[in-house]
Amino acid sequence: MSEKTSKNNKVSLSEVARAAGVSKMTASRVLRNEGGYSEVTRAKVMEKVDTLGYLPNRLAAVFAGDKTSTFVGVSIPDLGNEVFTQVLEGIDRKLGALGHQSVLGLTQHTEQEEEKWIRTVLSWQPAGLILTGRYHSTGAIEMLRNAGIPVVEIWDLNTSPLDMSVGLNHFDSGFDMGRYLISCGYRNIGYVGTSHDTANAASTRLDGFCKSVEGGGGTVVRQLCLHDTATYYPGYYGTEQLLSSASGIECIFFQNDAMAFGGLQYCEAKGMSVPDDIGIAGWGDLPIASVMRKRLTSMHVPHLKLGQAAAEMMLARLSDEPVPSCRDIEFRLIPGSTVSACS
Amino acid sequence: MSEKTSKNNKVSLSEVARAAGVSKMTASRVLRNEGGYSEVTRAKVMEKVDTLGYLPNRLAAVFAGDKTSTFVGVSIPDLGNEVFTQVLEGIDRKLGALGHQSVLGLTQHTEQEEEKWIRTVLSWQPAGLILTGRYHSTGAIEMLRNAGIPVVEIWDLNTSPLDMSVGLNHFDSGFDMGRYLISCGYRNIGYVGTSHDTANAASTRLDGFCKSVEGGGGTVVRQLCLHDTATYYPGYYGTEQLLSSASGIECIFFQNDAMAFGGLQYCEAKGMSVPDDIGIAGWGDLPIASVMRKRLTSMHVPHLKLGQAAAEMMLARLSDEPVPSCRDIEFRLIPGSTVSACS
DNA sequence: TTGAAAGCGATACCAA
DNA sequence: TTGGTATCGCTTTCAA
Repeated sequence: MSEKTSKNNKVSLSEVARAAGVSKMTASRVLRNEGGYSEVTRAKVMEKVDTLGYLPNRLAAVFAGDKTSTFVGVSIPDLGNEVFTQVLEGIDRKLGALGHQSVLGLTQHTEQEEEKWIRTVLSWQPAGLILTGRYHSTGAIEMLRNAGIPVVEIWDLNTSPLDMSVGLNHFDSGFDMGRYLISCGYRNIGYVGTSHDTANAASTRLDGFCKSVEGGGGTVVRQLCLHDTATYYPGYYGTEQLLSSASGIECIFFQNDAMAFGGLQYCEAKGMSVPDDIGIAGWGDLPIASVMRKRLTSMHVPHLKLGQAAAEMMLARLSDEPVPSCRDIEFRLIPGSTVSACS
Repeated sequence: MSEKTSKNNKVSLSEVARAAGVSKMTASRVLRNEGGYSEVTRAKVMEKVDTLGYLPNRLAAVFAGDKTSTFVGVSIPDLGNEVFTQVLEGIDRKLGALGHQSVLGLTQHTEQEEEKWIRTVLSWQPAGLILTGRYHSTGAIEMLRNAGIPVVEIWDLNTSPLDMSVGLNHFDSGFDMGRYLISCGYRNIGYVGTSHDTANAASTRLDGFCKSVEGGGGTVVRQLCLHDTATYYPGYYGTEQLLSSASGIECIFFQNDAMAFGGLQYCEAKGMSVPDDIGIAGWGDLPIASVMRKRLTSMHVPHLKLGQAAAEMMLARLSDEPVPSCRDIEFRLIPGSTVSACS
């Protein structure tokens, strides 16, 4: 008459309770360390948990308790750009340390992908969402509003976020770089980056960059936006394209350090000397910069810290602690020696 | 008397059904495209879904149906090593394309972290798990056995996996590299990598490497295993340490291309010429190799493809298709020009 | 300190 | 083509 333990042959809380000779409520209390039971009871229950190899079903728990899960949806554009892997690492480490899990979403830089992912991930009743970028489809925004869960928008500084935001002022960081290159004496400048359907942080940087370059009497001769991932090789062939389609370029600003390194390699392969023949500036101060012979002119951004800050804001909100709605992350120009600094 | 819509003020299926004037079973059937309802009914239901902004609660669905979720737990050691970010990208893209989500776990190369993460993620009733590496704690193995869900172990080739496996023969890839360096005439060789508590693929490569070097009459003079992440800067300072603590090293084999690049930069910074003064070999054929002036001697590994294969095996198993328990991924030596190939 | 009963939001199963 | 009812595993609530 052995009544089936359960359909899916997983050990359930009632079985643990039955084996321990207590009610399932008591077992539940023990497992949640809720208090209000004797030490003897506790021991009995825990022993059976071990014996039976009981694993709680959090699905059922969240469901029953009508509270939030420990899932946090995290969307980033892609994993080929080291900038984002660092941010993600910061997020996941912090989240993990506090008992939460990241559900990953690679949005490929498109709002449609993001919206699709948001719809799916929301159906899992996540505790909150961390989204890269400030631009979302109207459908996505509506869902986020209705969901009533914390949302942290990261990367772009966003002073009027849906909910919370942590990021940096990309416009200013581009502006600063432009001003610096102008101060170095460059006037004819090129840009190599990648482009996507949606406006994004990189395009904001470029806007700021153009503003200061033009304001300083220079010209952004050509802006090359490749349909590719912002990494080494596109930096290489992008530089080739840029230089062959425009002449007189004295300096190139790249979307990030990986692309800048690719560009640097191209220039040197073609016998150009950096910075004597051409200046190179990157962005992000990525790990590769730490081993380059010439210190790459770049913009330091604490990616890991940014990710951690996002996770912290999320967790603080989930614990009902007061959280500022917007946090500004500092960046810092690194002069480097891949541009000729004529002070 | 407006009775509360529901505790958490989310729209539920019953409300949609009530609004549409049908039973919740009918509404459920419509939403799942199950068939067996009139077009009129369908239209009524769908209209209310839109009006009310209904989002299904997959938690409840999985729970009720006693079937598996669309979550797949994916554990990788860290995000600082590009090798793993590429694999992860392959996994998540493929998983996402087929309606599944990755729940990320960064195990920091320790079995304890992995076990802790497995325990947590299992409590969410995932459809399956993808784990990096073949070594797991006994506690983890027991949980995996009991869970009764598909598990794909990736990265190491594992002919007797817990369930399924896809990876490459790291021993052989190290062996091949050793044999090649011997064939180039090198005899006193060094190694720079990172080490962790657990045995792992990198150490297996090193074993294979030593075997062929020693078998070929050479010596692995010194093996440096840093407690750090396998990326650029550790390659740089690791090389410094290696060269200052051992003399007569003619060639260095690195754990991966990022470390090799760091090492190369160190050597050139110190005025050594590569490969004339010292040979450099990497592993993995990472993106940076595509822009280096000198083609880096390395081992090509299709990381993205490996990740995709893992996701495919998982999804095939979940659809009850036949799946081989083990899949071997090819690698290929890239001679390059950072070692002096004296044929 | 403990337990019994009612639900959470969906699906399965059977009946109409 | 539709709907009623039991149920999934757990927590909440209330009573003992």
